Amino acid sequence: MYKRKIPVDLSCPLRLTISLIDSKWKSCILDELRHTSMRPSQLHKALPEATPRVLDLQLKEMVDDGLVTKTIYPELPPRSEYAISPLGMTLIPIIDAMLQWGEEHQELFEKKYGNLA
Amino acid sequence: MYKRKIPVDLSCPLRLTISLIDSKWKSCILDELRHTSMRPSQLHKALPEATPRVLDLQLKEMVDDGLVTKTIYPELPPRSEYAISPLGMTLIPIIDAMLQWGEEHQELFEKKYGNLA
DNA sequence: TCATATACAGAATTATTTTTCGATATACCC
DNA sequence: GGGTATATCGAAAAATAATTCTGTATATGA
Repeated sequence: MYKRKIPVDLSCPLRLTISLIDSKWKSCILDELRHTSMRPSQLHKALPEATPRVLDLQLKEMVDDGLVTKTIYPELPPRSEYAISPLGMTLIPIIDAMLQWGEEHQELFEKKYGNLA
Repeated sequence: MYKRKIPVDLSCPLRLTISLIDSKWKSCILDELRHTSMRPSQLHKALPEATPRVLDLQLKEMVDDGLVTKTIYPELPPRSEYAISPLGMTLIPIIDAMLQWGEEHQELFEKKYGNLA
């Protein structure tokens, strides 16, 4: 995990929650892992726009934060699996709410900002 | 406003929602404005750790995104007020869920990472 | 032997966000 | 006049996040 020079204010509940999921990929990772545990390569297939490197980095932070579990199988070629933890599970309702909000307002923002590509 | 080189993928509902609130202060701003509309100086008093500059920058983005409304009163000294918009209001359930989650797990993360200062 | 797949990680570079500093303009009060 | 408060903004610096590239190691299959 990146060692912050300006620490997160853990006494603000909102900032605490935000700090755990506010990255480009963490919420997507939680959304993927909620269905089933996955290997890094599978996760990359599910989220092809994320590079393996960034997935690796963010998964490590999520393991440190206790949101995700990592299991290493001592095989060759190496195999490991990431799974959502009970703590991570408690974030799923928030993920769902964001997912639903995004679906409901997608058109608005596509009209406003982007294309429908 | 910063002109992104890598645009947000609006077709991913999760990433869309995240992109609107994933900053150090936006969710806190929404939480403040839900109660009542506020002037910039009041907002700064409510969120003293945020500099006026960063509040200004983020409010502007939120106005652009349609989450917040700005009213300028042509007085001197100048007066302006920011209020949450109907669209912004639809995010409040998510803010609440994050707030509640943070409250419930604050102790855990304070033990894990920080002090109770 | 060579290409492929696997997981992981160091390092440099680029992208983005936040902070810090300072400036503008105006009215009020001492 | 000098201090305060108001809102806003430019520019640069610093902090943080994400990308890109490269390298390790090992097994399998052509």
